Amino acid sequence: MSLSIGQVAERTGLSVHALRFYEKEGILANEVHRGPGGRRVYTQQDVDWLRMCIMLRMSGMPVPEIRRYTELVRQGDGNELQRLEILKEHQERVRQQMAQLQECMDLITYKVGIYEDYVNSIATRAVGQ
Amino acid sequence: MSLSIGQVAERTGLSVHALRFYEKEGILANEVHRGPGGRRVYTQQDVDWLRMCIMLRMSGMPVPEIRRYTELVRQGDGNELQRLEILKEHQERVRQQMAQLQECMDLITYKVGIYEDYVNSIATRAVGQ
DNA sequence: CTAGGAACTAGAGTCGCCTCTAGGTCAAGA
DNA sequence: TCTTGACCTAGAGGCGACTCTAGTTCCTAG
Repeated sequence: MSLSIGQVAERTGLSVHALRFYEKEGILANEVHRGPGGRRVYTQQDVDWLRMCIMLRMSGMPVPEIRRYTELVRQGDGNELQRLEILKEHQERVRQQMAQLQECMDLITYKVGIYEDYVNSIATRAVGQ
Repeated sequence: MSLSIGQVAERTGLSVHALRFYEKEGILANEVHRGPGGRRVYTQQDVDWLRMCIMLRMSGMPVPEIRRYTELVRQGDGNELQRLEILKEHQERVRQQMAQLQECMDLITYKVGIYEDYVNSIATRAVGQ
């Protein structure tokens, strides 16, 4: 099954612009070939790959590092250890990010609690209690 | 106790540049007053406030929204409900962010597992087992 | 007195990641 | 035939959050 750039945009949530940008940045595991009129033809694998890249991006992996990873995949078998290393490094970064976010969340939750108590106490007083 | 901009930079981890930038952006709860030669003089409260702002930033609150919040605090009593709303909205965003990050983490962990198994199987085969 | 270092201002520059523009091709439907 | 709409390229533009520069002022130590 082959897909147009518009269809891929739809099912990945990326814009058509972003898809061309990603391609130019070397973030597609296999070269997108072209149909009549030079139009890009994508496959379901491309969509799957893109979905993974979106996950990596969402979790803060920079485009150049996604490119490095993509290049390893493109090279084929034999560099699995390098791929693993990239993934593990990233995993560690995500872990830290989550810890940090949890810390922020704790502070925010604490403050929300304080303000809720305060606002409630005001409301209670207002009805004469 | 009063602190110079350099000292505040040290204890918040922000750069001197960033501190001036934050001030210009209206992100300080009380106006920083100036010492001899027009130099900024900070207090411990400023540092505490900045630390909270850093938490908000780290968790993705945009500078303009921190400014809105700061303005409410500067206005003083009476707008606690609005402050609470800002915090709750942000809390929700952070929650979503964490969920998203967890999703990414799951995928990465899954891939790491696969590559680890594969790399191990290769290593095992290499020693003739 | 002079050199260093920290501070000051206003405003320009940078970085990452898209997003958009301009100007064009092509195929299908009214 | 004409228009619409999806696609194409190369390259410019935008945004958020800093970061850095240039040109000063001021204090302190040697």
